This record gives sequence, C-alpha cells and structure tokens, in this order.
Amino acid sequence: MRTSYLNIKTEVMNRIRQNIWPPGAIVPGEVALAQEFGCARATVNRAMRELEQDGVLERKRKAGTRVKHAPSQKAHFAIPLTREEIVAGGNAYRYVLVDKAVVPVPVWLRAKMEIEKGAQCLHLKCMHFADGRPYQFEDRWINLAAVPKAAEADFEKVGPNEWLVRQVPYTEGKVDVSAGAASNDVSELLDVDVGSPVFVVERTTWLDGHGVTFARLHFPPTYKMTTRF
Amino acid sequence: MRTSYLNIKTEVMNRIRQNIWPPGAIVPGEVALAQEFGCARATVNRAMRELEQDGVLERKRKAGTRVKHAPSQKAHFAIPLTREEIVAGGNAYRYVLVDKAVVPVPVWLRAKMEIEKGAQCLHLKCMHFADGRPYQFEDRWINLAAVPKAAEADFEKVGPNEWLVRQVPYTEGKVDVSAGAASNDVSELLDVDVGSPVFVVERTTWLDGHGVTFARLHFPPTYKMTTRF
DNA sequence: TAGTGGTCTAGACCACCCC
DNA sequence: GGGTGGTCTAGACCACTAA
Repeated sequence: MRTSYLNIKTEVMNRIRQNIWPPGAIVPGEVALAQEFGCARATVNRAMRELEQDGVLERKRKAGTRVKHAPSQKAHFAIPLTREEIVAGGNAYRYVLVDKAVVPVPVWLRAKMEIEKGAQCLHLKCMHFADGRPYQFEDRWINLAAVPKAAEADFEKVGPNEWLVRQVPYTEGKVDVSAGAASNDVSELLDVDVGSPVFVVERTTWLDGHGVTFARLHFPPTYKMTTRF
Repeated sequence: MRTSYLNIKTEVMNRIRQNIWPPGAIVPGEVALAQEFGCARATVNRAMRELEQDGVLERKRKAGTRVKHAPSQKAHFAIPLTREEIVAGGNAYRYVLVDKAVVPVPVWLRAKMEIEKGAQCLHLKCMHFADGRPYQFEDRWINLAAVPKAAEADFEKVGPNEWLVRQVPYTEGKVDVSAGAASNDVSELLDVDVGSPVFVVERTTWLDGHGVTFARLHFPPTYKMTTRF
C-alpha cells in the first residue's frame, strides 16, 4: 500500500530526530499532513495517536500537536508467571509449598487491602527453584472472604499465583519494588546471609474494590528485573 | 454518540468477567459484533485492537479472536527526572556534583555499551537530596565520542540526566532493576551501613546503535518503585 | 482456499478549548 | 468563534494462515 500509518510514524520520528520539528514545536495539523502524505486523515490520525501513546507527542484539541520537550520515558515490565519466567530462561522449574495456614487477617494486611474486620485468610509460604537453585520465596496472603474456593485448593502442585490467575483473572492491582534485608527465614530459604540484600516485589490485588490477595516475593540479589524502552 | 469503541470495550470486558466468554473461548468475529452493536466494523476493530494491547485478547488472522487464558500482566513504571520525582513528592530538591573526571572507557563499559576501543568518557558522581535527606546517588558514564558537547558542560547546576534528556532526546535504552549491597562509597553518601541493602537502577542508553550513556542509580532501602495496573 | 483480521478511504459530525 | 483533534461510517482491498 502506498502510505501506511507506519510509514508516517517513522517519517515523523525522523523529522523529530533531525530537529526539523524540535521539542516544543507545533506539528502541522492532520489535514495538512494527510495532504502532504497523500492519504486520508484517518491514517494520519492513527499514526499521531500512537506516537502520543508512545510518549513522543502531546495533542490537544484546538491547540494542535506538539513535540514533547522531554519524552516521557516509560519502562514496561512484564509480570509473567514465575514458572513461565523460569522455563523461558531455559531452566528447570520446581515448586514447593513450605507452609500453609488459615489465620485471622492481621491488622497490617487489613489496612493494606481494606478488608473487613474478622475475616479469615490463607497464609502460604512457597519456594520456586530454577535448576535447583532458589529463585523466589513467595509469602502470600489470600482473603478467603473474596476467594472462598482457595480454602479447598491444596497448592501442593500449583503455586497460588498461577492458581489465582486462573480463578480470578482480570483484577486490578498495585506493584511495589524495593530492596530489603534478608530476615532469618528468608535467608535460610534463599540460601543467603542474614541481612544481605534481597530484591522484593510486593503485589496487592483487588477485584471490584475488594482485597483479594497480597504477595511479597523475595529474590536473591543476583536477580534483575529487565526491560527495554 | 450511540456506540463508541469505549462502550464496546467495557461490554466485552463485562462478558469476559461474567464468564460469558471464558478464557480460551473464541469471540465472535468483527462483522458479527459490528452487526450486534449496530456500528461499523472499524469501530469494533478499534475496540478489539486496544483490548489486545491491554493483554486481554489474542487475535490471529483467520483463527479469530480469543480470550487469553492468563491475562498478561504488565506494570509500566514511569521513569521521571529525579528532580521532578522529588518535587512531585512535595519535597525540596537539591543536587550536588560530587566528582567529575575524563577517563578512557573501562573495559566493562565498552562491553556493555559496545563502544569502540580507545574512546574517552566522562565519569560523574552526583547526589540528589530530598528535603536534605540523601535520595539518590548517581554514578554516570557518558561516551564523549557520542556526545562531544558533554565535555563542555560543567554539571554543577543541572544533573547529567536532565542535561542529556535535553541534548539527546528520543534514545533507546535498557533498564535493569535489582538489589545490591552498599559499598564503602555508597554507604557514606547515602548514609547507610556498609553492606546494607540498596535499591539499584541501571540504565543504558543508545542512539542509532551507538552507546551514549550508562548510569547506576543507588537508592536507600526506604525507596520503592510503585505502579498500578 | 476461504475466512479472519489489518488497513485505508472519503466524508461527516462533534466536543473541546485556545485565542 | 473557529480550528483542532476525536470519533464514526460504509465500503473496499489485502495479507495472513488455519483447516
């Protein structure tokens, strides 16, 4: 085809990189570009809309389209299932359930997930291994009021994350990433020294505003979360 | 307007959540949906295309559109300028250049950024403070062959990241996030114990395949990278 | 090879919002 | 008020690929 929206995207990017359209400059309107490229406005529109999503352009009705001063950089991290992540890395995956208990929801968790008082929850401790080496320690809490079926699952074969994603898909959530010090438990399970650095990912998940699950994932300091942008 | 692509998106999401279209199920084709919703196929197409981007659907020519078994969860973290990040948090920002030197590119950096042998680079050490407390220690390397102008900048007032983003926008890069142990230098600058956990963000940046800059950002363990999905 | 999504067009109406 | 992007339409051709 003569003019694809992709061609327009790359052409626009070229002009920006070559400083023909410097940061802050206003870009010709859609009608003008459509005429220049000899295509329909809808085609230009799609190209420009995607460039806006990519963080390169700023668009406002009436004001027109401008080149962003500082392109908003976004790192886009995928959050795969641990099993898939390990297998994708070419390693053998092994999962072990370390501990399982039904307990009243602790106060800190109630605050974090906005759970009603007196609810019961399932507390799981799991290990994930890659080629026999400790890969991740998963400290997981599941709100049984939100997911009653979890009480019947045994979690011996399938990890809670994988189970949950099948039972309660399409949830909303929050992710916190940080560095922490290995506690006694964690250091033993991950086979690192007490107090040494541990990479921590915390995930809180809601469904329709109800707290579903909270997980704290601990990785040895060899672990890196990587992405390109 | 009667049928917006947004209405279609929410309606489709509802059907998925209510298990009318369970995971793995094939969804009616675009023509069928267009007829059902009483709109043009292009409208349905946009809705479905965006839902695919959102990780909810899988689309293949001829095979049709299916609901994903496990929705691919993506967290996308914004990477703001440190100054803006601190100011946005309601804190006073202060920047200090700790050290600056022109040196031959070290071997490990040449390997990482694919820089030609014998090139010179600028090595900067900077501190960022939030309300007087150490917020980030920035260990930055700039390839002078790629950014000659950097040799003239003094980096006393403006940090290298902010300077670079203005001089060399629209680059490609890689981000690695991990946990590390504080070295002697870092522990002193961040005011933490030697060997204690430090949150580390490493960013490598290329322009047209040429290594531009590498930065290792160290945060005290109180720091958390947060996002919602 | 037939059916599905991928894309483009030419035209239209509208909502928003800077000037 | 008027110009800009936001969206929708009805129709068309094409590319890919599963059956």
